[in-house]
Amino acid sequence: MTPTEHPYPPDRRRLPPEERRRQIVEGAVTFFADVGLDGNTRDLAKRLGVTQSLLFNYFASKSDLLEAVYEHVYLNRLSDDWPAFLTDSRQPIRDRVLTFYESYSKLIFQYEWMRIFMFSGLAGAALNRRYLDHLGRVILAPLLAQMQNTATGPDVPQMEDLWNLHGGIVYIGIRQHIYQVPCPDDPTEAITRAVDRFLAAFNMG
Amino acid sequence: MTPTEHPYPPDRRRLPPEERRRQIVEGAVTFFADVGLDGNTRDLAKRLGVTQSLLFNYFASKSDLLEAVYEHVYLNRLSDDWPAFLTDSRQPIRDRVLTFYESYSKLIFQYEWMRIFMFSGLAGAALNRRYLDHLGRVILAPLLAQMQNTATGPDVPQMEDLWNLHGGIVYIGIRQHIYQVPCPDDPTEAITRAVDRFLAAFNMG
DNA sequence: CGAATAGTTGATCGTAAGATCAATAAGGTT
DNA sequence: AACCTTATTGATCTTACGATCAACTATTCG
Repeated sequence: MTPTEHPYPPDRRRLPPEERRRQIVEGAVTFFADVGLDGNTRDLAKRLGVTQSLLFNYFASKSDLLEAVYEHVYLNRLSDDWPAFLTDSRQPIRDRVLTFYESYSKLIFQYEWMRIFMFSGLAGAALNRRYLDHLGRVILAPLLAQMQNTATGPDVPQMEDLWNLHGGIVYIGIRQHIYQVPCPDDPTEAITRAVDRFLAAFNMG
Repeated sequence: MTPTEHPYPPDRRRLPPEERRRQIVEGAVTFFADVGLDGNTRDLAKRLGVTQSLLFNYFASKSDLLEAVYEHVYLNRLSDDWPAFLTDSRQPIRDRVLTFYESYSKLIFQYEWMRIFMFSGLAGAALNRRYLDHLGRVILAPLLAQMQNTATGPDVPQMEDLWNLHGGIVYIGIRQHIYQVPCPDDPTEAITRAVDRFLAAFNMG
C-alpha cells in the first residue's frame, strides 16, 4: 500500500461542513451527558479527534454549542398526536396508557436524554419547566379527563395522582442513568404493573 | 457612639475556629446546592463575606470542603430503627408505611438535600449508589417481606413495585427542587393517596 | 497597657479554560 | 500537474480558578 492511501484512514480531515457539524453535535451530546454541561471544550475536541479551535469555527461560543445539543436531544420530542390517541375511546384506556408509556420510556430512558435533562434542570434552564408544563397539558391533562370519565369507583383520579404514576415510571430511568444502580433491563413489566395498580385503584381495570 | 463600637458590626471577624468552620460548611451546602458542585471558591467566599484564602485555612482543598458538605447534608440520615418499626406487626401496615414516608419526605424534600444528591449522582459519586443500596436493604426489603405476608390478593408485591412506589413519592421532591415546577406545598395528601392505591392493589387495605 | 497568639487578609503563582487568528494543507477544478 | 478554495490547525491572548504564603490585626493573657 502506498503511504497516501490509508486502509484505515487515521483521521479523515476536511469533511463537508454539514457533516462535520453533525459529528460535533453528536459527539457533544454524549460528552456533555457524561461529564456535565461544564465539561471543557478541549476534552470534547480530543474525544472527537479534532482541534479545540475547530469547534469555534462551527459555533460562536460554547453556549451556542450547548443550544445545538439541547435541540438535538429534544428534537425527538413528543409526537403531536398523542392527545388524540390517548382520548380515543374506541380502545380500552389500559391499552392507551400502556402504549404511551411503552413508547415514552423508549424515548427518554436513554443515557443522553436523561442526563442532559437533569443537568439542565439543575442549571435552572427554562427548557425543563416548559417541557414539563407541556407534558402536563398535552399528555397528562387529557389522560386525566379520560380517566375521570372512566373511573367507576368511589374515588376519582386527580392530576397529582397522574404525576405520581408518571414519576414512579420515570424514576426507573433515573435509577438507571443518573444513579446508575441495578434496575430491570426492560422496564415493560414494571410499567405494566404500575399502570395496572393505578387503574385498579380507580376501578378502571 | 465611638468609632470602635459598631452597633451593626459590619463584619465580625476572627471567629473561633469551630464556629467559622461550621459557618463555612453551612454556607457551602447552600452554595453548592445552588450552583452545582463545581461552583468556584471565590463566589462562595463572597457569599460568606470572607476571603477566598480563608477557605483553604479550614479545608486543605476544595474536594475536602465538598466532603464536609456531603457529610453535613447526609448526617441527618436514615434512623437505624426504621426496620424495627416497619416490621412491627402490632400496627397496621398502612400506618407504618405512611409514618415512614411522612418522616422521610420531611427529611429529603429539602432544597439542599435534593440538589446535592442529584449533583453528586450525576457526578458518579459512590455515595448515591451506597445510599440507594442501603435504602433498598434497610427499608424497602423489610417492607417487602411484610407486605408479602400481608397481601391477600392474587398478586403479591415485588421489589420493583416498591421502587415504583418510592419513586413516585420522591418525584414530588424532584419536581419541587430540581425542575422547580408547581407542585403541592404539602406532599402528605399525594403520598397518602399513592400509598393507599398501592395497598389496595394488593388487598392490603 | 503591652506582648503574644492565631484568625484573617491581600498579593501572587501555576494552570485550565474560552476564544481568536494567521498559517497550513486537503480536496476539488481546470 | 498546477491552482484555488476553505476546512483545519497551532500558537496565543485573556480570564478564571484552585492553591499558597507572608503580612496584618483582632483578641486574649499577663
